[in-house]
Amino acid sequence: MPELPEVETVRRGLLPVLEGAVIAAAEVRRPDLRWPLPKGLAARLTGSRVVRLRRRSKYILADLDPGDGTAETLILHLGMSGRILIGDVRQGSFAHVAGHLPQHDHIVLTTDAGARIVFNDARRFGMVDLTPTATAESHRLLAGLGPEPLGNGFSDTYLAAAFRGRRAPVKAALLDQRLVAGLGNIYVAEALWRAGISPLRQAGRIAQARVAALVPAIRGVLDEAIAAGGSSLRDHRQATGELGYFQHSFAVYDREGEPCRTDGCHSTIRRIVQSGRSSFYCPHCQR
DNA sequence: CTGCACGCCTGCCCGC
DNA sequence: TGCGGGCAGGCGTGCA
Repeated sequence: MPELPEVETVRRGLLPVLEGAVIAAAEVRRPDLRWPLPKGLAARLTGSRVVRLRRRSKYILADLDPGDGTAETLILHLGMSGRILIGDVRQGSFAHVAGHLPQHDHIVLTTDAGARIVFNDARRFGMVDLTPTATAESHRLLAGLGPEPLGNGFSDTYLAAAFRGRRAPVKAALLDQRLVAGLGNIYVAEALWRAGISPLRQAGRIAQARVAALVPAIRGVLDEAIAAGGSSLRDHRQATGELGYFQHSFAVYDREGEPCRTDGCHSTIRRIVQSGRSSFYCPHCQR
């Protein structure tokens, strides 16, 4: 479920049950996801208080106080299929959640208040690590990330400089997390449609004014998606079990052959493959 | 340095 | 109904 808006939605869903709570029990059911899990993860989580839940790009960061004077941060990435579900110790399972496969519940936390938090990830592209809080930002997974698209470090001057000299298609440039952090296949497609830029255009060859238009296009689509609780594809759910509904607002993503939503445009949305991934765009509105 | 193909996994949907 | 192929919201690695 994982681009920036979905991860932010998960973070917000977790806030009331996890921030300030103590992890009373932690169960780690397999030794690895994408990589081996940190040694003794369950033991290191158990008894820790979650002092703050943050997000950086598509990563959720849980700052932990183990109570021994140290400060650790749990780093979590949902990969392609990772989901976090919140339940209650008094209810046994998530059988009511559509598409939930309990054999992929890899990490189960129970808080002192009786909340049950499950990390479920069928494809296991997710990543989990534990690192000292003081140096969390320079963890190898986070060190190279570009600015947050909703933050102050992201501007038209920044983006123009980042694009300069780049011959890759703008689609690929925006997916490069070192350039700007948190965009994925859906929101790049949507932002490019809003800005009227073809995904095929070379990043370094976009006129300054059009690069400038891309910044509010990116911010706008991310803000709206967060407000909608993210996008729910293939029955995926938010942590609260509710469905996000931004998928109903897609202008181009997964709309191959359907009419462009620009007033007066009678073109149909086209699907192409760029560096192995689908791109959707309107060949009339996007140049 | 840049750009791109590939591999990592499982589930689901479609066409035959 | 069963089966194979293609597809999926990501990212690190390794190659040219």
